[in-house]
Formats: sequence, structure tokens, C-alpha cells
Amino acid sequence: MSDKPALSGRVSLEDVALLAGVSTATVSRVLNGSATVRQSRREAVERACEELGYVINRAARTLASRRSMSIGAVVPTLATETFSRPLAAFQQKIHQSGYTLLLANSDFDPDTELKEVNKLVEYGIDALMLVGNSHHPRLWERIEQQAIPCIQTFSVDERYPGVGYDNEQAAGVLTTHLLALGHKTFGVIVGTPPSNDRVSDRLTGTRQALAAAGLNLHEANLINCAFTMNQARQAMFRLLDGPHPPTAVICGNDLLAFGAMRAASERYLRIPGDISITGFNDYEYAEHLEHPLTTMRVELDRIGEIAADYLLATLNGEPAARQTLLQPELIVRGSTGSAPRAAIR
Amino acid sequence: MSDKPALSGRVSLEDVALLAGVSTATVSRVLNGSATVRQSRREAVERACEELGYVINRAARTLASRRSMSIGAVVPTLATETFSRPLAAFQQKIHQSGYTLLLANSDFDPDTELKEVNKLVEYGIDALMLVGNSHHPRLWERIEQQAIPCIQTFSVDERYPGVGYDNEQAAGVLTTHLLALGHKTFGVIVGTPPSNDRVSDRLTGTRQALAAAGLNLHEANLINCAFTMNQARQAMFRLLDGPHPPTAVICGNDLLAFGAMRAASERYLRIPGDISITGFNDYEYAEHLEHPLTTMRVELDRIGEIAADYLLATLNGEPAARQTLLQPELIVRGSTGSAPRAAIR
DNA sequence: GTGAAAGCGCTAACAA
DNA sequence: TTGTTAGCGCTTTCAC
Repeated sequence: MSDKPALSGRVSLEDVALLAGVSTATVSRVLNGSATVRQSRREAVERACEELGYVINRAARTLASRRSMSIGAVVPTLATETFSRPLAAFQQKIHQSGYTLLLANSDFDPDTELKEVNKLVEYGIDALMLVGNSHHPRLWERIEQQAIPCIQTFSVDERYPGVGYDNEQAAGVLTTHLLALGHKTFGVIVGTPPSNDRVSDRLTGTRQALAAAGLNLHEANLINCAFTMNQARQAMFRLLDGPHPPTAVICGNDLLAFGAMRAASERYLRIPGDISITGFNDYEYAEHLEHPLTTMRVELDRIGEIAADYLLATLNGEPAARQTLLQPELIVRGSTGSAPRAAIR
Repeated sequence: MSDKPALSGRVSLEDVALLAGVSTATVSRVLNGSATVRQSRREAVERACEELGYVINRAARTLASRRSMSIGAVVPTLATETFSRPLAAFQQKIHQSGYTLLLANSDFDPDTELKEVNKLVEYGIDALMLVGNSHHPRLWERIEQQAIPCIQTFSVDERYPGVGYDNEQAAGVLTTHLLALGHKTFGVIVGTPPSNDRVSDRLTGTRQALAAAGLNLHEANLINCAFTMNQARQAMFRLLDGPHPPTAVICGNDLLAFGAMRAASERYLRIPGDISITGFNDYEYAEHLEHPLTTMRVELDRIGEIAADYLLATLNGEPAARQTLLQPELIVRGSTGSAPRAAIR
């Protein structure tokens, strides 16, 4: 009662074994739930753990067992629902299976992402979740070299396991909706950096739909900005003050759309009378805005859940769908309407 | 080139040492940046690491060094800016110092929180960030037993290190503002569970301010609901349909206030003519709502930064302020105004 | 069902 | 400066 434990607060499995009068192997068996331990000994071990306030040392366990029981995730940022929501769902799922989440941010930067993945690998993660399908060239190389189950989210990509939706098609649906309303001059506000695959895919989708209607997106009408309302507001002003003021503005997400709407209102433009605006994601507030937002509903939580399910199944050697394509749903609300007769302003 | 490494993708420090023609100790020194290695050898080691695609095994390092270079954080949920924003700031800070974040959710439940903290301790975290000051009775016991530097956030508490603000006072400021506008009947919508310290402190603050004005909060006018707009909307309806319809409603955060506003609008109540509504946090959208929201601005990012700074300093044996009290700022906007002459409805 | 003992891959004295 | 060596605390054969 007064030797090792008292010294450092570091009670080891050996201390438990001593107190319980069994070998360390037996303690380990109890801890891991092996059925092959006699009831009486099991109880003795449990009592000893309790009495000593024993906390297992996972580093030692990981080293010995070569499994860390942790799963890594690298997201661009936590500061937006877009990623924090699926992550929350992901976390909850893996948790139920006894795994811990190791989280890292890439800040939308492939180099940072690679660095973070490397660090996660150092920590011995058993599986990994990534966002998007455009990474540093050496990212997948490393993952495959280490044979770590991994899944991409948001964008899918035939080469690797993934869960997401077709950004190109989703943007097409939105654009077509606007086209059907008679709009001819479009503006697009996307989040920075425009290099990320989701943004570029959506742009492609919009451009294709436009081209199919014999239209095109003016160079000056594509603006990228940081993911904040105020930035979007500024972007909208640039659009309105530019050479081709649009009657329809497609925004990268609902937050950006919200900012764009504010700018339109400040210019006394009626929504949707003078200008139509669309968002993406269908955040909770989208339907509650002054001008309820037309947007694409994406099942953010499902993305996290499916990613977790895939990884967990793979870890257990069970089969799982390599690719899951979610279908975003067009939600038409009051922020879009027929194009005005004459060009605005 | 074809023995161990090829077998498993698991290159060890020993493999590197072999290839570089040095001892494992030297490799370790290079990896840890000890200055005591001759340039030529250092380079040889670096080349070998590169060539073999060596990834350090942190479990082994942690076991041997007794430091995991990771910091834990337990937040109620990631699904709201209130916690994801400070967490993002926290993460970034500790990262710059080479630490990794181990994240866990408590779902506002003390038991879950304790379980998560235990798990983090198992992972050997070097420090810990907590939210709030009301925890499971055995939580701090464990932390102190393991001698892990720890800081509480949001609420402060003289017993332990902390960074936050005085919730009681903040609620008092808001209530006083409303009182000054002539309001006499108040409603309060708080997030679930009402047992958490931030909620109860604020309630106390409101009640005290009310009492000082000779008023009190009707039992039926205190409603708690989940942190969603729709729940807040329902809560608002209950308030309006209750025995004491309020002319001023204090909401737990901006999201709840947004939902409450919607409900008021649906009942054709003018804001602030018929009813005043306040939020908390000053989320980015607060000023952009149809009725710009009167709220308390809280420096969410600062909370995370200060928490990280404290922990990092402590880890380095440097002095750091145990307690930091941030001062939320009352932001008066259009959602609050003079109380109507007659009671509404 | 249980224990002895050999590592897991690294760090940190301690020598040299 | 560098190498040798003894662990860190656990899991996991392999005997019994």
C-alpha cells in the first residue's frame, strides 16, 4: 500500500497482478475480456484495479498489440458545420466500437494535410478519414504503404473508397433550376481556395449546364472569397458593380448565400424579384432566413456515419461498399424566382 | 532493400540505424533534434529515413519517454460554433508547439465526460482542456492523481485553472438592458440540459437582476430545449401561449434566439415593438438577421487560445495566469426595444 | 485456465 | 560525440 503506486500515481498492470495474486497475463486477459479466466480470479483482478485506481497505458498496449484502437480524421477546418457535423457523427460511430478519434486540420492545404496524415500514422491510427479527393501526390502512397484502411468523403473517386455526392451533378441541378426560371446572367461565389475538388467540380457542373443552354459564365462573375458572411457580402457587391450584373447568383454554401442576400438587400434589390440566390447544404437556418433559401440539401451526418461504417467494417474484415454516392436534394424556396424582364439596375 | 521493410511496411528505427551505419541512439538523437550529432551522421540518418520511408512509432516513443506529446480536450459537442470555434483555435495553438489534439465529446453528460477523460488519460495525454466547472465528482480526483495539467473553459472557478467569463454577470447585463427598456414580464429559453453550470449561472444572473427590480421569473416562463432552431421555435410558442406571455425573451444563444424570432414572426408579433429578444455569443449571422440581434459578444477564439497558452506554459514549467476572466460585451441591435404599453395579445 | 518469458520500437542513462 | 544497454508497460505465444 506504500511502495510503487504511492510514488508516482502510475499504477501498472504488474501492480494489479501482485495485489490480485495472479500473473500479468491473467490481468491482461481480464482487461481484454478473454473468456478464459476463472470467475474468482476475474473478480480479484477487477477489485485490484478498482482499489489501485488502475489506468491502462495505451501506448504500451499499442506497442505490444500493434493496434492503437484509434482512428484518424483530417478535415479542412472545424470552423464550419460542413465539416463539424459529419465529424460529430463519425466520432460517435467509431466511439461505439471502442475507437478514439484523432483529429487534425488541413486548412485546405495539401501540404499540411500530408503532414498531418504522417503524424497520425506515427500515432499508429488503425484507419483514416479524409475530405475530398485531391491530395498531395504522396498521401495515398503513404497510406497504402502502411496498409491503413482509408476513406475519402464529400467527393468520390473511383480509385479509392469514398462517400459523398456528385458535386458536378448537384451544381448542374441548381443551375438548371435557375435556367428554367429564365435567368441568363449568372454569378458564382465560391469559397477559398477554389482549387479544392468540390469547388471545381461544382463550377464544372454549372458551366456545363450553362453551355447546354447556350450561355456562359463571364470571367468577372466568378468570385472566390473566404467562408464568412462579410466576405460573401463584399463578393456580391463586386458582382453587382461589375460589367455583367447577374440576375442569379450561385453560392458555395448557405452561409455565403446569406451574406450575398444581405448585400442585395442593402442595394435595395428585391429577392427574388430582382435577383435570385442559391446556397448549398441546407443548414438549419436556411429555411428561416428572411428570404428562405433555395439550396441543395446534403445529408452531412450521413457522410460521417457511412465513412465510419465503412472503416469499422473493413477493420473487422467485413465487406463494405467501397463507394457510396449520396443524392443531394434540390430544395426550392423563396430566394429564387423568375428572372426579371429587364436586366437589373 | 528486400528484407524487413518489404515484409510489412513497418520500418523501424533499427532499420534506419543499420542503413545509416550508426546506432539506434544516434538515430533517436537526430529524430529528436539533439544538437550533439555530427553533421555527416545526421545527414546519413536523414537520408536513410527518407529512403526507407521511415515513420516513427509514437507508441514506442511515448512508452519510453513517458510523454505523449498530445493534449486532450473534452467538449459537450462539436455540433455548435460555441465549442467548435474555440476548439479550432486551441488546436492550432497546441499544434504550433508540436502537440496533437485528442478530442472527445461528453454530450453534456458528466458520466460520459468522466469516461472520456479516463480514456484520454489511458492515451497518456500530457495536458487536458475541459468545458465548464461542473463535472463528475471523481474527475478532478483522477486528473490530480495523474498530475496532468488541466484547464477549465467557459466557466471559471477559483479552485482550478480556468478561462471564461462570468455567466452570472453577463446575464445580469442583458437583463438590466431589458429592464431599462421597461420590460416587466420575462421569458427565458435555455439549452438542454439546464443543469450545466453556464446555464444555471446565467439563470441566477437574470433572476438576481429581476429581483433587484422587484420582479421575478414565472415558473412557466423558463423553458429548456435542445440546441436547434426548431426546438427554440416551439419553446417560444409555449411561452406565448402560456399564462404569462413575456414581452422580453432571453435566449441561451443566438441560434435559439433566431428560432424564437421566427416563432414571434409567425404569430405576427413585431420585433421589437411587441416583443424583445436577446441572444448570446454574437455569432457571425447575428447582425445580419432580419431583426439584427441584441446579444452578448463572447470572444470564442480567445477562450481556446488562452486555454492552449496556459497548458503549454505549464507544460514548459513557465508561469501562467491560473484564471482569466474575459469580458463579454453587450451588443445592442434591433431585436430589443421599449416594452409595449399594454401586455401583448 | 494459467504463468513464464520474449518481445513491441523507442529513449535515456551511462560508458567510452 | 557516439554506442551499449536496460527498460517503458503491455500482449502474446508457448508450456503446463
